[in-house]
Amino acid sequence: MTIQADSDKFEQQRQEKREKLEALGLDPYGLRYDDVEAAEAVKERFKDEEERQHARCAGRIVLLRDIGKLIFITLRDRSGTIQVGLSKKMLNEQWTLAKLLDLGDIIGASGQLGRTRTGEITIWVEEDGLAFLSKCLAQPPEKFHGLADIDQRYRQRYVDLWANPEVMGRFIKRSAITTTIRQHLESRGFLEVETPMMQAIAGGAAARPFITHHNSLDLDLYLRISPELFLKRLLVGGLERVFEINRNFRNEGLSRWHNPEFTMLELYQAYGDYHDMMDLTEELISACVAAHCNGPEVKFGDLDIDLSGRWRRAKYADLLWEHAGCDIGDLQAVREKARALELDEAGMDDAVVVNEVFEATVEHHLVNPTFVIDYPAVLCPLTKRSKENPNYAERFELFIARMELANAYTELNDPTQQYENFMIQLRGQEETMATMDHDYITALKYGMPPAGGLGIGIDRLVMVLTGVTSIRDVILFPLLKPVGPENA
RNA sequence: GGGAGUGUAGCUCAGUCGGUAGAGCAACGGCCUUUUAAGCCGUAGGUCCUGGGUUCGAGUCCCAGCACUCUCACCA
Repeated sequence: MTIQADSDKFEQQRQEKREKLEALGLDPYGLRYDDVEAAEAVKERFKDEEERQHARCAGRIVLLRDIGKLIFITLRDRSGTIQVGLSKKMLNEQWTLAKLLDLGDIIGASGQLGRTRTGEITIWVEEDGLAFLSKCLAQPPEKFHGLADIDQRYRQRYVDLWANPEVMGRFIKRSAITTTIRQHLESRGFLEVETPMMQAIAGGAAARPFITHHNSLDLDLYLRISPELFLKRLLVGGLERVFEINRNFRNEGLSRWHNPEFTMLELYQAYGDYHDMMDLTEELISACVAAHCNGPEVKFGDLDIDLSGRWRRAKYADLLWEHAGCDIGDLQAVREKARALELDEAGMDDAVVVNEVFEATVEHHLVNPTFVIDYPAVLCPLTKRSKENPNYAERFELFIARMELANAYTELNDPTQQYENFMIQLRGQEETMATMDHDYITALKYGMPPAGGLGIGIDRLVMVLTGVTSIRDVILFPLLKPVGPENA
């Protein structure tokens, strides 16, 4: 279902209006329109200053009230709305045009500012002050409820954005959040880089990749599941502090928390470790909260989340003890707990059972920001092991609102150890198309500085900071199945 | 992939026990110079998601399919 079909009668009617405009010598798809001021900025500047002022705005007609020889329009641009008043007496010849306006048309309006009886700030369009910028041929959605059908909102985001102002606001905020992150990182000497999205070896994570094909090389390539191994090559090259904010692609199921393509911030800091990454994570997210949220308390569905202060840092093993009641070293007890949770533990490796129990018992308690630190080393093939206890890896995951939001390590820079870990990881992972990345090992042989590395899921961060519980509401065009012509 | 739910006018939604398809907004025609989801009078608008089946008769009941939502599974 789309809003309008070619044969649509509404479109016919609007086409006729378009032809009337053309008959009057007007281009219904107008030219450049200079010196446009944001609607909200106009209202702001007129708020205190009541003297005669001129204004010039452009935007889409979202409400239209025709009361005879006077027309009131609510004009929306990306800043908000402003009322435009058109009067027959003031417009003279252009009054004919005013009467041809439809909901959804994009117009320019210039004239003196004034207030109506009820105090609404209004641009009273002067003679020749009305410009047709684009005729809307499709029927706009209902003015009060907007576009509510979720499927249609995602498929026709171009309508959703102006029909539902909070949607536009959310995506503007998303952009502002990544800007804040970039500024923060650049001020700390990080360099933004871009690494391959198409990779011959899909490494840096355990996930099934998408496959694509290069024709003239006759070469199968993978869409990256992670930029990690390339970014760390840059540490070998000496760039020392690098970050990338871009898409990863994972060929997995869809859910409220998963879109097949999603945006990650990944960064690497030479001579640091995972403690630095914890501090940096806290700083980055706190900076976003300070800049883009109304206070550190945010609502997320039914959850109230407090993002203030220093966040809890809790060891993986301690959390397991706290919520599952078993000692991570007591595999008997862990397997018993797994059976009690009705997990099918019989065929699983010990470490997998531990992690399953952890996920089943601990994660849903992690509502306020919590750094889960010191993961079992076997779960972390790219992470340096803890000096005090080599069974654990210097890794943390940050949970907020029960979601995994960030993942960071002290990076493993020993090529011999890395090679062994890859070999272990490759066993029994045919499905993920995992292949040994020999060049990465070679890179490590040249020497990679000790480093901290961090990944933050930008989509999920935006979810938390905007309070929406579906990842599709923070992605402009989430993946949907195409609608066949028989369903159109 | 499993389970549950939703799909009716351009949009938002009603539709009783199986008996002629409804409202508001939008549209079209008319009135109206300070409206605020403007108002008043009138008109028009339907592949009831698709395809089968049951029935004298299906928007409604049954079967299959499609899309979306929730949920489970998958998922560093």
